[in-house]
Amino acid sequence: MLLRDKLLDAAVKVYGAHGYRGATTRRIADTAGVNEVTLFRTFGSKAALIDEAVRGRAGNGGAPTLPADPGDPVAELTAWATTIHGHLRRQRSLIRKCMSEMEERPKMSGAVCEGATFVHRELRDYGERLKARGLAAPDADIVAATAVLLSALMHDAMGRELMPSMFPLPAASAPARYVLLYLRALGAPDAAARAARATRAARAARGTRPSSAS
Amino acid sequence: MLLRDKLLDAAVKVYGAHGYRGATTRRIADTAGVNEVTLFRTFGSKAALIDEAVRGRAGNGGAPTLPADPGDPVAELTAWATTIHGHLRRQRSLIRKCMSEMEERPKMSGAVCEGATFVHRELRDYGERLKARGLAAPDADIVAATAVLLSALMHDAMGRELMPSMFPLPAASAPARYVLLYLRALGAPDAAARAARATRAARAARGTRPSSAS
DNA sequence: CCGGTGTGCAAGTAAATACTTGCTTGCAGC
DNA sequence: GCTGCAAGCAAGTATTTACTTGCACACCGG
Repeated sequence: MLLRDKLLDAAVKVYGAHGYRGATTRRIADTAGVNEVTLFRTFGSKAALIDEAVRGRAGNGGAPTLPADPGDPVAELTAWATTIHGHLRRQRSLIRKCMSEMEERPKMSGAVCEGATFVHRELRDYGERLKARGLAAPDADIVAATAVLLSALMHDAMGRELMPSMFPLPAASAPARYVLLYLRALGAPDAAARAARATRAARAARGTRPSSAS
Repeated sequence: MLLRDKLLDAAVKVYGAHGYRGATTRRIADTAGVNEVTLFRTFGSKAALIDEAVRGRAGNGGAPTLPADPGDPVAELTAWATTIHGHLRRQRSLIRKCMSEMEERPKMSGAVCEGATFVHRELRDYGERLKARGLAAPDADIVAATAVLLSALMHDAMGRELMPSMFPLPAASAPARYVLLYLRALGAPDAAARAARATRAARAARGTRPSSAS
């Protein structure tokens, strides 16, 4: 039965591109390469198909974990944040649609929500571990820092194409910079030195290729 | 001619609630309290009405400015961030729709975009002034910090209701905490002490009212 | 009183859309 | 070859939606 999967794939794709109302059964069937009638015979209704499709795909696609025993926070967090950011960027269109339609179709956004809260907990707990091990200042504001770093990753992934001037850093290196800022805000011992190095490197790169910002 | 304005008001309202496809001419006319035919006689088409409505209203509604001469960064930034955050929260539904429909209707999101880039420049320049006056570390990463603080405000305003567990801080005090984090990441001299005080206060409050988080 | 203007109301049109029905076709197992 | 099932195809139905038309009514300046 790979016909079901073809329809589910097409449904997320079309829903991500056009939203619920724009995802017509004809468009989904065409994208899947099957007859429109087959769609109704297999899933009963458009709502049932899209519901199952979004609920199934939006699940955390192998979300990475942070080590229980923080060794090198910069490296560990950078790798983690880059993965999360990549995942968000790949799903950006779908996530934007879910966020936009949460009032009319609350169930749909539930799946997106779940993954986000999981990731949030992961980062917050890691921050607490950093503090417990003296890798963050004893008065570090873990709660706010967690929200801020995740917001940066999320908003970068969602808004980068819409407001390019708000994201002058290239997509590949932005998560690393956000992580350094996060660690510096937490008062991590070596974060300041590393951040300074990154800033100098960026300035040097900008000097070589000077037409980036206004 | 206040009929035009009634229709424009109704159009942003309905568009913000239901998106472009969901904003039917009948719904807009009903909301405005005028006849549907009058809508077409006044604006010619649904597209023209919504276009003018969104372009007109989404403009920066009196965006606040940051002082050219930074005196008390914490107070100045907190007031500024709180205002921005309030504005974003009030417009959150409209902004979500614009972001969601940017691929299908790129013109529509242009207005949202303009305001955002203006705000971004405002904060970035203020950050540079802080650094120039020694109120931030000389190696502070202004570019990343600007993006991160704005992302926090934006994502908080957009996602707070969708993912409550990601935003344990109350909406009224969250911007202040983000600002402290921003200043601390920038290496502002007194930010650490103030942040520590805020953390202690929050912990005390949580102790009083212990059922907030899991 | 008259003509013009702006608005409402009733009705209608053409297209899109979700979903149904009836029939045909191809294919697997007996 | 026959049966049964899964899928395609053509056509149709009921509803929604953007937009139009024709007419009536009210109001306003002359």
